[in-house]
Amino acid sequence: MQIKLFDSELKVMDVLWKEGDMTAKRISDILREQVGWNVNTTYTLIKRCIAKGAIERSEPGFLCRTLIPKEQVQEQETTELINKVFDGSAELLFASLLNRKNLSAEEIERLKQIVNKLG
Amino acid sequence: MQIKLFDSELKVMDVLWKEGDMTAKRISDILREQVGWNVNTTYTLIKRCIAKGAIERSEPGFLCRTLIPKEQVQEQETTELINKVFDGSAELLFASLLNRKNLSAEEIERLKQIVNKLG
DNA sequence: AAGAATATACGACTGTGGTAGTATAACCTT
DNA sequence: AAGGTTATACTACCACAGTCGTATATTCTT
Repeated sequence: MQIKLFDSELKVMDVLWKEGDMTAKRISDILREQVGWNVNTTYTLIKRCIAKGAIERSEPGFLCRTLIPKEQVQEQETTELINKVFDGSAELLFASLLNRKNLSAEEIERLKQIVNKLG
Repeated sequence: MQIKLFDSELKVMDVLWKEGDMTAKRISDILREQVGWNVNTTYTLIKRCIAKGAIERSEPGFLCRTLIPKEQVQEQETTELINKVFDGSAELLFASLLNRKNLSAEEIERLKQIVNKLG
């Protein structure tokens, strides 16, 4: 059951992922400050997330709670990227990541550890 | 100088990346077969790629040649993904990739080698 | 050289993601 | 309980990605 969230919807989700459950009001306050959104815009997006089953609204106080973990969206979006520009090969993405210029020695060291811990 | 290519434009680019320079006609033939596109659709997309500076058209025979390497697009799109759902951290994406279920033992072995070759 | 076939250019329609305006409902405050 | 304020819902507008229809140009065939 794949839920496709648009960029703007992800902004709403991100607030919940970062700060936990909160009221629609608070979300709109945060997003007004962060990205300058009108209150109504935020409410519309929350509504759409609810319609998609990504957010749940519970009494009392219309508390908003995310229903899907961030990890799921990350994996889903990563898969899309892989299919779009890496010919469906996760390994190609992997290699591309490692070829980036901006990898410091320490970062490489950490990556090594991560990978070696796997086996 | 960032060029933003849409999904449909990427399909055109992909043909050139995979098969090398060719005429618009051949591109349209390939894409008709691959994704069922009308000839005109392909030509429109080629046109847009040219306008964006992603493709060059040279005589004789209106040969189409890609002006940007696939690697550039891959890196660009990867950066977008990282900013969108990985809080700007390439390392998080990296870790997420490794957590995927579908990694076989051999794959892990290969990844280890790739990483260890770095330092 | 005329007519057919093919290649290219241009313009337009459609669906939809993003944003906000306006209406309605709930909640205070006195 | 009336008037004001805040919270929520509904709906519409706009921009644009995606697709293709029609028009024009070029090439081929006889």
